[in-house]
Amino acid sequence: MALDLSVDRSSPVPLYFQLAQQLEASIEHGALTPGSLLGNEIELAARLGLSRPTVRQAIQSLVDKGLLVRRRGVGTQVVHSKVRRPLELSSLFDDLEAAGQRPATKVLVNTVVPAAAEVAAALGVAEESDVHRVERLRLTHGEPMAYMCNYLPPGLLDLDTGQLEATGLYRLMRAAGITLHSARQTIGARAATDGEAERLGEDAGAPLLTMERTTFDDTGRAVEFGTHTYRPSRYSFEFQLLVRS
Amino acid sequence: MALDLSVDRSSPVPLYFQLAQQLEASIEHGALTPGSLLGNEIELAARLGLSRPTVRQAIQSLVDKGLLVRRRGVGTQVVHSKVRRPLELSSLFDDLEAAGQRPATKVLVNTVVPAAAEVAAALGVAEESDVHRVERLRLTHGEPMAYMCNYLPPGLLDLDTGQLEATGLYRLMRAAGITLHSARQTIGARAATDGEAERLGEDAGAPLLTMERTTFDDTGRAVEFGTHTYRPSRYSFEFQLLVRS
DNA sequence: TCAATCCGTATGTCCGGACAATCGGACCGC
DNA sequence: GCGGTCCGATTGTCCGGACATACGGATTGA
Repeated sequence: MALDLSVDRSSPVPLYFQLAQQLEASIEHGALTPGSLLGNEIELAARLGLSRPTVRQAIQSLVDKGLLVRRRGVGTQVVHSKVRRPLELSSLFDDLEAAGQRPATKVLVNTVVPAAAEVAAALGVAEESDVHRVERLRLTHGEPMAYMCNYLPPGLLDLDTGQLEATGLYRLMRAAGITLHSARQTIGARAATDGEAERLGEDAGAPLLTMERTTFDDTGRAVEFGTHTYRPSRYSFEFQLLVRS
Repeated sequence: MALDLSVDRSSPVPLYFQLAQQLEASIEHGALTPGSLLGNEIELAARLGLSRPTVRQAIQSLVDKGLLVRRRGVGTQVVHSKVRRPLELSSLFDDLEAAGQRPATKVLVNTVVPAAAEVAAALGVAEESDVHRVERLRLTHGEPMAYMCNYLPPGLLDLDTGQLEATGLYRLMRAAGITLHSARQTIGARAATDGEAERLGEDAGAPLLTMERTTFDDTGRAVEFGTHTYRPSRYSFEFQLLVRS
């Protein structure tokens, strides 16, 4: 198959990462077809002038992403699955933009309020202490799609309404130097209350998809707590799970 | 801190895995408190009589699980997050059993049918070709909680109704030597039809939580396709996401 | 013909070392 | 007091090698 692989040792990009990117690209545009063997690690290392641990590190990163499967005594092969989008901690805004939807955001509320018990517990702050509260309506094609209510601990970020309408909350946090680490999510469903129905353009009692999420940064601090409601006719959660071995 | 760590070189369990398990246990029952440093890798390796790569491999596996965070120039520390359950490809049955719910299963249908277009596409088989169809009702505390309809490609597994009522589908597949690899899931909501309401003990038009999933084994073959509906008052999806770096 | 065994091959694990990049605090000069 | 610089500490990357282990096919035997 003679894959066109090469590494640039003068680049600051780690060698294993360069190799991983090239392999991923080869898989993506079909140079490496599903099921095909990757060639053994020793020979691959020799061909590229790399050591075997470096090659293994590159391959391992793709195995972790679910693109490759290793079999002892057999080799490493490309996974067949058609859909290979991994599950990431992403924002609704990014999801929609990636789908080419060009989402619009309307900020309904952007203020500071005393933390209710549930919010205080989620964010790990004292009850009744000040927290930011942001309520937003997300629209696609001029129609409401989601109502989002988020709480942020004070002093983390200054929330500009203009910026909130132009981009997503996660992107603002990342831009402020916050390293997102993990999030705990609960997805459920319930009937719309009158107020929710009004906001989303549904009938009262209509089914709504609900999501509650607490996001943590790399130090373990909670940086965001939010309760969202979605119109199930216009949005559903879609993701891929991997088995951890 | 003087953690009580040790490895058994005569064990067939890999050294890095032994170390990872001990560290995870120490975190779990509080010997390693959130935020505490883990001590540098070199010294840790020396203390255990291991090489640094081995220690790094153990630490890395816990970083991948979201338990630890590494900081160059600083050290490795335990993440603060309270909830550390990772997102796994798990079955409803396992989830419930882990929560101590002792779920009951009632098999409504267990037969072979010609594949409809949607099923054929999901499983990668020809339309109208034979596939297994299993319909089950999952109950907790005597009350219906979920209605599940699953399709399996032929010849993969012989589905015994008795076994299906005693355990979960995933567990049967694993027992049959199938290595589960990944799954693509869609979670949404909609109003219950008359038939669904009847089955689940809800009113017609009541909100239902829906899940559609295709599961793949490690060769990339689809091994299961299912559409499930849940009573939102009795079940919601809960999981933790990690940022891939 | 079929089953058990052998063997080549590829990944899995582990070692010991080297240098680079980055973080944080200490030190120093202004 | 304040800011910049230096430096120790720690992880990040990379090397080259060694042996163990498991898979699959070929060979061998019944």
